[in-house]
Amino acid sequence: MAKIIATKNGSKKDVIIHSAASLFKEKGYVATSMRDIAENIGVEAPSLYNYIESKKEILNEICFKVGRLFTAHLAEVEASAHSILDKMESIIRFHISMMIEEYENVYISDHEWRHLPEPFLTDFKSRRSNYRSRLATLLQKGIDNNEVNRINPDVAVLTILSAIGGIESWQQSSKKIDSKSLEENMVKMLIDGLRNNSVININSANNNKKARVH
Amino acid sequence: MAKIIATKNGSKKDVIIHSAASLFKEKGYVATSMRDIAENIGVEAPSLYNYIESKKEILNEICFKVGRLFTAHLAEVEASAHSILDKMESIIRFHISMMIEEYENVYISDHEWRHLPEPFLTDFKSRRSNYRSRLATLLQKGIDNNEVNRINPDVAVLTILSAIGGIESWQQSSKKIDSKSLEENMVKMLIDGLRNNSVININSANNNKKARVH
DNA sequence: GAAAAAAACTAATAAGTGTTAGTTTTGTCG
DNA sequence: CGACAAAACTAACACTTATTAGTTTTTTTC
Repeated sequence: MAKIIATKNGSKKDVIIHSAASLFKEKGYVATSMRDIAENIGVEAPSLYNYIESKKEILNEICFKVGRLFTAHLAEVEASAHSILDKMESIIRFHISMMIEEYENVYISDHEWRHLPEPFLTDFKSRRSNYRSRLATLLQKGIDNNEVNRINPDVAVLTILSAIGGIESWQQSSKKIDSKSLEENMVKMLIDGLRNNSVININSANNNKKARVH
Repeated sequence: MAKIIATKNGSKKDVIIHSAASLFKEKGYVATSMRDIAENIGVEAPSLYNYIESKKEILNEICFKVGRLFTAHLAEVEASAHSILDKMESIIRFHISMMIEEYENVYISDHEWRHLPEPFLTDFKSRRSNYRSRLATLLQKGIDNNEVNRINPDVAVLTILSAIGGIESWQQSSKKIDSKSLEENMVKMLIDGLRNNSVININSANNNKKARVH
């Protein structure tokens, strides 16, 4: 008779969710059975129901926990006094670090939210849409004050979020780059894709570090 | 007794695969049953087996068909005589147009390949890895001749492919931008993220269209 | 229209699903 | 040690899964 063992940083419920997350990430939500999760812990499937309501509840907890973290960070950034590009950089860095530190949960939230049960599915989609709109609004402000290149802000948001979301395929790659270097390269590429190089920008704090040879 | 009807552009097997693709895209491979696919056509599930071997065969056909298209295009580009940035732009445009015109298949290939049966899974992963390596090699050449910004080419490949892969979440978005404009904006942002702005580049064909105020 | 082939059907299989009920073991506290 | 609660277990449920076998219907061919 094995046991579910709570740790300092988590209740027994957390242990189950963490074990499930690892499998959801690897095989997908639908392809992971309650028996798989239980076996991964070293216990029989019905024992899990002493701590959780249902399989769907696990997915809920994962997706909404991730959502809350992103929303909280965005609110902070919105309230700050930095330039638009600095705000965007902060958001991009936060996304990348989340992808590295919490990558199982973020991956699941990104890829398995379809399987959320109603009414949580509708709620999740609306929150996600709201998050993206707020990012697009931020970019639009940057375009208006000539900090940001003239691109469609919705496309830019889509591009940035997707690019970062792809980091998951990195983890399992053979040639592993260290995460700091991954972050710096990605930030550089994405911010350079946003930055307006065509005019001298008198509105924004000039933190353009690139050397220019004229 | 309904029938599976072959069309001009496809055998009955193609009809099944197309119908399956639509469901795989919507609900995922595992969550889609043979009965779902059959019902979508208007037929009973066992009838499908007159044309296909198994459910897994459908996934195989989809993933490898997409893979062949990308590989073929890459080979063409590699053999051409354009600058590195032009080659990259061609590849990016091809990916975007594939995502728009064949988006169900591309999406499935991107998201459901995990469920390929062996030995196809191993084969698929190795082909994908090879494809990415060749893109990284291309970018490295661009860095060496100062066409491309000094970024880690593996990270750049990851960023570009992921960014484009995210177009799927576009299709179901409410504010739909037309696909030509989506393509132009995305190309602009990604190529600007690659282009080396820091030195005058005497090696590459100068097709940098941006106005510079010095 | 009869014979042959193609393509649909129904029925059934064995395996796997999330989950519940009821029971036994384990750990805790006096 | 004895009592009580917590947490594990086994057995079973109703359902769904991909797939096979065998049969009937439809289409094609002469």
